Amino acid sequence: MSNYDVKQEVTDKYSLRGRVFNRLREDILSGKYAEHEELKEVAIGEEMGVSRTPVREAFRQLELEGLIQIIPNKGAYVTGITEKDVKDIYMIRSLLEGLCARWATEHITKEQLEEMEENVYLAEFHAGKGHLEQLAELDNRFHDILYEACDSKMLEHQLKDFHQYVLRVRKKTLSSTNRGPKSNAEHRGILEAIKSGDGDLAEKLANQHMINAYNNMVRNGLHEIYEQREKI
Amino acid sequence: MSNYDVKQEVTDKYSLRGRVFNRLREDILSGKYAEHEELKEVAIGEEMGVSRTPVREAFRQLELEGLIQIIPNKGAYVTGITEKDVKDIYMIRSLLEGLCARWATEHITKEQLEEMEENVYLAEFHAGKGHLEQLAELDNRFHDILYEACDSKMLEHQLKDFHQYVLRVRKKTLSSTNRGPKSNAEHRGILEAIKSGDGDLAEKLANQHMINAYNNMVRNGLHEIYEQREKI
DNA sequence: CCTTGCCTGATTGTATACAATAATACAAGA
DNA sequence: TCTTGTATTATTGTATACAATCAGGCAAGG
Repeated sequence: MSNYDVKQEVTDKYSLRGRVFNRLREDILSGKYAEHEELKEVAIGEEMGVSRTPVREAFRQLELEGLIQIIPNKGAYVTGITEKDVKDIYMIRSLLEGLCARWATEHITKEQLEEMEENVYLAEFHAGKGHLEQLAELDNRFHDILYEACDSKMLEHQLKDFHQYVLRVRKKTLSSTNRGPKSNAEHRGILEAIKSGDGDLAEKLANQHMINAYNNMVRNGLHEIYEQREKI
Repeated sequence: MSNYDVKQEVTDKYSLRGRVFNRLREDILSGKYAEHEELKEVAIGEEMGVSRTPVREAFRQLELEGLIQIIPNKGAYVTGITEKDVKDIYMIRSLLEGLCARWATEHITKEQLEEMEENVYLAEFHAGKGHLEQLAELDNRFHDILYEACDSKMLEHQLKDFHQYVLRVRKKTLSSTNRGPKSNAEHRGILEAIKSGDGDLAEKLANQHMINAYNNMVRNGLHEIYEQREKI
């Protein structure tokens, strides 16, 4: 995993709440819990070997992420995400990544630009060698650099949230198809647009980059992953 | 207040956690706590007359909203929002409201359309009478209808979050200037575009509507609200 | 047979007790 | 004087106990 948001990761690793939160999110997104299924605090706690307190805190976060719905004095119910939700997220991300690329064009630092160039260069190398694991890693990092370069705390926060959200799905598709190299070429395009100071172009390319990623994902089995839950 | 997200509101009203969460958010956004100020669980708890448990749960939510940063085993620190953050939010919202209007054009139901028409009609009446309170109310509701009409759980969730986020600032400006009537005319424009099935136009108008709202806010004293904190 | 009221169990909401961790102060040694 | 180690204290992390609330069953009355 990349060094995305170190503090958050430390939390996740060392605190029970973080572990519960991550695992529940993973389980919900991966479909372990059916839609509308009730999550009981003690049951989850026992399953993970912790008390109710960290479970409750994790619930509150999951609610804010929209993954569960908490009805006061009643219970927590899984919301889950449908195939359409994933599509919507990608459409939203498309717009926001575009805006991000535009802002990055204006605010990127020399260091960030250098890291981005190195990233793309390295990715081209690994793409040639077929190192899918490293490619996925570099892809994540590319977007993180872009998020940081836009110099907007709010936008960065939003995009990182979405990125996390779709990470599992995307990782699967990135390493199971030949999207890697194509994605990479698009990264270079965005990089060049930013370097040349063409914000309009950068936005347009970033827009399209997301849409391409989504289309590729649909072609390569998103359907299989989600169709089951869709019918519940 | 509108009947925005009834369940959430019930939570906020009847649970200690909800009250703590709301009040802390209010206090942070209104500038009661300085940036980087540490929030201690017991202190907040005593101030509000509750124990640490609901405070902690509220903290976890605030962290996810980006209003505070929690460092494990150390403390919770206020992030706050700067004048630039507000601007960024409006730019992001501009894009997303545009997308929302486009989708609403495709998915709006007859009932929603009727409520929207009634809303705009009523707003024009109150605008003529100078009823600023009702105008603000109807403005909120107009956007909520739009969010629901886009038929996208994800987008609706995002936009409602942002809407909440800027509510205090906006309410202040809406009721203190003559933005109301202008805003209203723009609402009618969006409504007509949706009714005529012109998604492109609806998107464009919603985009511009947000930008106008922001510009008006800047002209009318956002600066005063935030400049103090900006310098800390 | 249906309805209404209460009672009981289950579950969440909150408070508090205890454990783990980090910050600080201070003293001992170089 | 500066550094380093340690002890103390404050604060968060977790578990658990208790209170409030809700759902469902069951019996009494119509």
